[in-house]
Amino acid sequence: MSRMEALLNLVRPTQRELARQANEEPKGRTRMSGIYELLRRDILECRLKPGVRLRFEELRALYEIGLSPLREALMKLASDGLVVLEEHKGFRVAPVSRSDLLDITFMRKEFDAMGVRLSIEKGDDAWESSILASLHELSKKPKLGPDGLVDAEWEKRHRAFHLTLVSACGSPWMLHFREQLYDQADRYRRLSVQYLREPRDHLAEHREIAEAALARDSDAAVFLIRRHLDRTVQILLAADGVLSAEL
Amino acid sequence: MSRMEALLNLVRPTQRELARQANEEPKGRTRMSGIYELLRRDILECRLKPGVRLRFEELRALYEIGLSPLREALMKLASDGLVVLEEHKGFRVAPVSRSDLLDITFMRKEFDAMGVRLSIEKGDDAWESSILASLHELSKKPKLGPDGLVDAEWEKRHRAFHLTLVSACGSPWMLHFREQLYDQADRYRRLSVQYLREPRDHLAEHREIAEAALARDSDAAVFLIRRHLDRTVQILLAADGVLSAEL
DNA sequence: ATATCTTTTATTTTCGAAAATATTTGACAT
DNA sequence: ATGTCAAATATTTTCGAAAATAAAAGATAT
Repeated sequence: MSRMEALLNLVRPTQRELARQANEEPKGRTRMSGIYELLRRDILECRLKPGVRLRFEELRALYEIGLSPLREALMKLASDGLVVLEEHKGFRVAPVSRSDLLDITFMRKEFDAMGVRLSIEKGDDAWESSILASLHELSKKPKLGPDGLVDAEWEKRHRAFHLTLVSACGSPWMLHFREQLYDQADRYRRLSVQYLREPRDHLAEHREIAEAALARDSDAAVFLIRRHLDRTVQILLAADGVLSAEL
Repeated sequence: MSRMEALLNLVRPTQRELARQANEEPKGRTRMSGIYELLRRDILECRLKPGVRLRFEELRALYEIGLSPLREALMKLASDGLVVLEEHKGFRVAPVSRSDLLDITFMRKEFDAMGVRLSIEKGDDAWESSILASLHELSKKPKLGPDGLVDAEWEKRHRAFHLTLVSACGSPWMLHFREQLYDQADRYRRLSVQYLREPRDHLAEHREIAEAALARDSDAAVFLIRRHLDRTVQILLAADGVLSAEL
């Protein structure tokens, strides 16, 4: 095979790939990864409520899937800390607690602070422009949809913006841990503030953070990010009776 | 040598024999968690070498276990970052690289520094005494066994000592992430320094760290811990051709 | 010879039944 | 009523076979 043909083969999808794209399969390729994504979403969005027991017969009927991929997906979710497994007793959706939320927030602040510091130190022009780009996309989407719920697309862009801020840190492990905690925090957020109207100017906060990062002002960026996360957790604690009541 | 024997260059006792050896097997232990521990150990101790393909037929014969618990255990190990899964192509032992080792070390320093700072701030008398206790136990065991290999019991006590230092930090998530990285680092350690004679006074280093922690001198403790971890990684990089060669 | 298309083989993934374990129910005695 | 033990039920866990997919080998045509 000539070099040019080899290149073309890389660029041009094979017939099989085209066929696969045509067929509907937007989820994972195996049943296991498909059900994993589905369960993860349902847990993060609190359709599966904290503490709820996950019986195999129910899940099997609900998601129309066999036992093997189901167990494997739940195992992975257990490693993510989204479900808990008690041996011979089965899986449950991970419980929530005020102390857990505080711990998650504490670690998120540490990760995001460390991440943005390193990114400011190491980030190049591409990093700077990606901040501008993700801030722009975020600003173009209103937070609340027509139904008063937080817009799904906004959440996606919000996640992307905060990831961009730390994306030049150079530590894959940090980004991995950070993402795990972002998921955890997401669940708490959706647990209590589905309909809550916050007296808060998100866009201004995000713009401030982006400006500090672009100005390479580490201390300011860290301060603003920490305050951003603190405000969120304060609102959650104030809004949710269960979380604020617990000692 | 058969393919199966090649996978592990050690004859390993069967599941049944292991159960007999361990006088007390915790009741209600599943086959999945048993095989998980076994695989984890074999990976951490590099009997299953980095990058090796893990075929189900081989594993099934080697560990005398069915497919379901095996897949679940591998799934969990994948979440731990000890194996990688390529869908429809199977599992492999996670590869190693110089950059990964450096990232792991970087994050471990951050975690241990943060952890000991918090522990010094929050730790009570029980924490102080547990430091003394674990240091004492560590000092009573020589690092190298009669065969010149690092003693397994020493490794256990070494792990326990470093855990104790950060155990009063009050953040379960931090301890969780930290442990994951300790495992990862363990694998790199065993990859290259099985027989290496280090010109290094471990006991003195550990005593220094303990003293700084007990004196509630955060800066000193953090400095000593970082130096401790830096020294280890330097030795690993110097010892292992593969790791030091890679760009 | 090279590329493309089948056929064959190797391996992973999934399913449903069987085994193992926990939980509930019911009988019996105090 | 209450506690204990055995049987019955519910649920999880494990197994091996079947289906699905990828990789390798063979065949055909340009």
